[in-house]
Amino acid sequence: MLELAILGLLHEAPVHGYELRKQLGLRLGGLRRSGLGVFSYGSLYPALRRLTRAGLIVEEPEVVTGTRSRRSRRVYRITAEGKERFAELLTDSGPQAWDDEGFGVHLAFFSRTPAEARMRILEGRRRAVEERREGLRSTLAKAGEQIDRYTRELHQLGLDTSEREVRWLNELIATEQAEQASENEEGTHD
Amino acid sequence: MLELAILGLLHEAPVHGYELRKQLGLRLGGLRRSGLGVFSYGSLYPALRRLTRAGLIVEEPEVVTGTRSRRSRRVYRITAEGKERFAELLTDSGPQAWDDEGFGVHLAFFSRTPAEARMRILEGRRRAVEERREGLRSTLAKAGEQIDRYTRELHQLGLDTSEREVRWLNELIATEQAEQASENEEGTHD
DNA sequence: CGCAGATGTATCGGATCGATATACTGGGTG
DNA sequence: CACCCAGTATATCGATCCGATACATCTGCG
Repeated sequence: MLELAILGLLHEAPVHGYELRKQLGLRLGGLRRSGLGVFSYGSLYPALRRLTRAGLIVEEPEVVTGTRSRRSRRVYRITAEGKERFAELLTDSGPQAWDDEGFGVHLAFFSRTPAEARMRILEGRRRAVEERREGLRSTLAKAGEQIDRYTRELHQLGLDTSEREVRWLNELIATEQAEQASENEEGTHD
Repeated sequence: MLELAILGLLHEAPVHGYELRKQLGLRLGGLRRSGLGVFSYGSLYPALRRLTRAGLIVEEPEVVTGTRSRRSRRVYRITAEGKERFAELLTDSGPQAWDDEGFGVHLAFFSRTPAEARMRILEGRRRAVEERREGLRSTLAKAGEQIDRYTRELHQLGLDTSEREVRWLNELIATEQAEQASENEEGTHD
């Protein structure tokens, strides 16, 4: 997932690690995760090296314009291979695109994702959240009396959250469908 | 976190790995996590070995009553040291008790947690969620116009979710306070 | 009888986290 | 001016946890 996130951000402009992480925090903050919705440096720098080794990005010493010597930054830029890989990962709508983390990252680059892949990802996510919702619902229905009061409260919160997300997804999907329809018909009717 | 979860479940009764994981899924399903709110076997079995090495649990070959030879199960039982460690971990209200995962596990054993520690954990969690909420709120306020439509939608969902969880926590905290008050006064007033 | 599906234990590689270390810079305070 | 603190910046280490996979047993069904 970090791979997709990094390639996506570098696709817009070359930046250095610290700035990359700030952007990650800003754009991936939507779905819950511990501190922020951010990847730690302990993941980021090894990932940058992985991507460099794989030839998907290149590392360049910073070009210092005007102002004098800051601590030497390493600016990363995406390569042609990196752009190809990015396009591949974008349309990858497997299970990793449905979990909290993966879905959040994918959504962040939705405007550059083909409409057809967007649809697959949104529907996959919806199915996943619906499954979770049903699981919580049946636990509450079957074992609701016996289980601990606190656990029950937590399950109830999770159930409500799932229901809200399904509604949210339904709206997104409806919007997508409306847009696709209007594109296909291109002014055919009123 | 797995450590606390395992010790907590084994505190109730000795069970084998497979059953342990089912219980984990049942009781920890509240807060979001990929598939279910469950730890995988790839975490569970190594953790059991860790705990065994540390002397916090013991592994026993199953006592086969009546029915004949199933596949050999390994039943784990908590030791006196394990119970001590469990009590310690329960009242541990550091940052790991505020993130999604840690809070979920702690809440699952709240009925065996001292009232004072419960309060610290609930308030710590509230502070954490409030911070997240403020972060999302300010991002939407400051950069709301510029950022991608999909990202904005996701941030909005996250913001709503945070607000709901804060309200939910406020209710839990209010209930806790009411209970503590009635215990302290023990029938002093009407 | 065979075979699918639940039960059960286990390991491997890899991704990620949290803590920690190290530097450099700028601004504010005594 | 000397000092320190906070922000910027890169980097590594150990530990945890996940996903995939393997394999063996038991149950019920056609």
